[in-house]
Amino acid sequence: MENSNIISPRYDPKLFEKQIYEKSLNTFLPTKNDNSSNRYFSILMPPPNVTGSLHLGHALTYTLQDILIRYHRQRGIDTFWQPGLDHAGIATQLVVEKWLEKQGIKASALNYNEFISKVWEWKDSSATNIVTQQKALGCSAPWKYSRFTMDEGFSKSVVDAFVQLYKDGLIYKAKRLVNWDTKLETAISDLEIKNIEEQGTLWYINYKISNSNEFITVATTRPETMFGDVALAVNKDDERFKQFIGKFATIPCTDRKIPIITDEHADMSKGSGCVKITPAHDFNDFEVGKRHGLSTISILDKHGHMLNNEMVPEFLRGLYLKKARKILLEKLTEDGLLVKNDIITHSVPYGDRSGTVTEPMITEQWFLDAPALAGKAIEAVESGQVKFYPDKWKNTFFDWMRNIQPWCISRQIKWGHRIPAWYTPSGEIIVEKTEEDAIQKAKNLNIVPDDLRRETDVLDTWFSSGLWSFATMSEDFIKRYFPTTTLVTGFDIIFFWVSRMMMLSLYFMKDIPFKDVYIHALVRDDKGQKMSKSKGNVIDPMELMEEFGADALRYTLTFLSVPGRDIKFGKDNVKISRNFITKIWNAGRFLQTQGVKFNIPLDQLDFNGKINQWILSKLIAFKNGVDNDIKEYRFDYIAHRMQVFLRDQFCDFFIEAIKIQNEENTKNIAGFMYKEFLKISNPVIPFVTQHLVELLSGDTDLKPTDFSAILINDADVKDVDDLVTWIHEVRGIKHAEGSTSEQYINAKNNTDSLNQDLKTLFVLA
RNA sequence: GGUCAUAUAGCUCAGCGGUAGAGCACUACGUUGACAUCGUAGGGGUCACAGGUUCGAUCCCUGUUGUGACCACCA
Repeated sequence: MENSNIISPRYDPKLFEKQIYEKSLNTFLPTKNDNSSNRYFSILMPPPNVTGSLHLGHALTYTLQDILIRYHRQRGIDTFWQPGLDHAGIATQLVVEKWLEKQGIKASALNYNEFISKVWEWKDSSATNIVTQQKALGCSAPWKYSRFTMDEGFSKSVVDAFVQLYKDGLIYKAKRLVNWDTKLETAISDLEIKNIEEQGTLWYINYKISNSNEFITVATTRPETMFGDVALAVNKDDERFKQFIGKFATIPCTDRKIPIITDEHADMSKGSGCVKITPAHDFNDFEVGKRHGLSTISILDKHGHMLNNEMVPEFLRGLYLKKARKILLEKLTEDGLLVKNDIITHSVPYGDRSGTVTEPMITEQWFLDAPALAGKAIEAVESGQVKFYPDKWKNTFFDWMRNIQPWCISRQIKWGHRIPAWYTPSGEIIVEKTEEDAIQKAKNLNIVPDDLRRETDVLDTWFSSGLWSFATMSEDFIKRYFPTTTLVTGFDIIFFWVSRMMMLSLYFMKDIPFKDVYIHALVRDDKGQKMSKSKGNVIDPMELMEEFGADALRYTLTFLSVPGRDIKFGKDNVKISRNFITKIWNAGRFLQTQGVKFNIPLDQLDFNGKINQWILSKLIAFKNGVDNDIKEYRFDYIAHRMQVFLRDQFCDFFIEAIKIQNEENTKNIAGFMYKEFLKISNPVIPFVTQHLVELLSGDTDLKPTDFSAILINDADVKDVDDLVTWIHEVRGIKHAEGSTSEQYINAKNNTDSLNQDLKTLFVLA
């Protein structure tokens, strides 16, 4: 028992991190502070996808959030950190399909219910894994309030939100051109498209002018879509084509004739100057078609195969579009209609998740009228009600919000919230919260649910995430913690999540979802490359914590969190952090062996004396600095300050001074200083600091002492600062090449400028 | 094509209208009461380039170049 309070000779986080975490679990729960005002501090933890395990980016975001949470909780502020998980529709479905494949199960062989139960099975193990990792990192969240975007209550909120938006005319169903992923066979939103620059071919193809022997040359990168052409467009000022305007041209391999029209979309400098108009398979063409009242002709099915109908020549029917293209080009060459081809660089849209080229496709989808909701969100940022840190990100936000398009919220996948819509035999749509309501509304007609009409149909994951800011909380918590104080997230999520939460929160709650948005960096590898599994440069946070401890990882990420710059992360950084923590550890060990008391409060210590005034002033500066850094989200500064105070000021000077003075009051001041340092640093490195505070003093309260009433004698502080400078100068002479020992002794004896009280500290030079 | 960043020591990065800073790496010395996962000292920078504002610019302004990201384009 009596040995249990001795700090072990070696810093080994494995010996205490887990125990410290487990015994603190209760303190993570929100506690109403009786004497407090209405002050609270709340954060929505961005729910990680249940796709497996966490990476360093997660470690970063959770570390920063946990620092904020611990900092405020430590100060007695009513604190809430909403934990949870995201079902991540497409991403999870893909992961589960792969997982099943590994077990020799074909996802397509399972029926809907079988597949969904497999996903739940996966979700459960993934969730356990993720939460274990979050706990290892030290996330001090009240886990019993954890939510899942597909849990019963949340799902109900999603349905309610959908129904209300529908009834208010903000959600509608429409047949429109959307981005279609031919591999996943679902619509996806603009944001899920990644444009990749690559080399392609631009083919110049002759269309024959009707009742003439002339041809008009059309340039296209996608010849196979020509069967969906409804017109050819040229610029009205283009002399080359003037004689063709108003005439008709015949689509090669068919006898279908289409008009040659003029439209601003036709750019004289691009291609041949004449562009084919294919409204069913091109976004620009769709607009042209609308302007000219043209029809739309689809020629692809949902798998990306040429349709089996009379619009498509027989020899291409049913072929996958790339194969169809190849055969078509052969045929065109044969017919002498292929004029030439150019190799060009153009960007091609790829589905973010599937990695295949997406196709613009006309389908019936559900849309959310985002333009109608964007205005209030924009205002909230303009007025400063919602602030971005760093401020520059608001420009990114504005750019997107001011040009926002209707949001396609339906997906043709299995895993997700099913759309609460039913159809009467005549095709009338009924949107209600439950099937019973819908049946009642349909007045005994046989209704069909939305997802049976088209196998499956669910909501975009981000639609449910968009409700996260309020649908997660009970009414009581809404009163206490909404709007939340700070959202911590990455810039890549501003469009997906931040802006949508703002729109939906302002709509449903008539209030902003959060006041501050702190945008953190992207974690890259030590060469600045984005970490990815395919590059093999992924660093597993669990391995780092295993080797160096969670505190070292947290400290590293904090230190590297410079605003506006990506983090180049190398393992060495963690080692350096671990070394710093070892330094902290050893300082505590030394003080303990000196019989220093750690429990004497501020008012029972005698701070008279220059050195004591000096170290007290440095501690206060440290604490005030941290307070300010937290307000400004300068996590990097906090980490830096910790080093300056502990190493440069406390260890290098004050501890050395007590070795010389060896006086009890000063020693106990050292104990006080050290403990305060631990408490102030606790939000960043919670494990080691809490462990040491408990070991040295038995205290469980980590609230730093209030110094607001302390007055410091600035003259004393200056004297010691001068002494420190003098010591460095003298040491410099001692080590300087060519200097004699005589010079050194002279310099050392030249202490006239020093105050008498400090002369005992000469030896430090 | 548009927008936003960014350029400081060998590396990773702070910083400030008035002698240029840290960590790592490097060099020398050091195990004199915690700490070699350490200490002490040292070398090392025309603060990308060119103009402008200013008594004075690494810092503010303009331009150039390099780098990165985002948006648009996808004939």
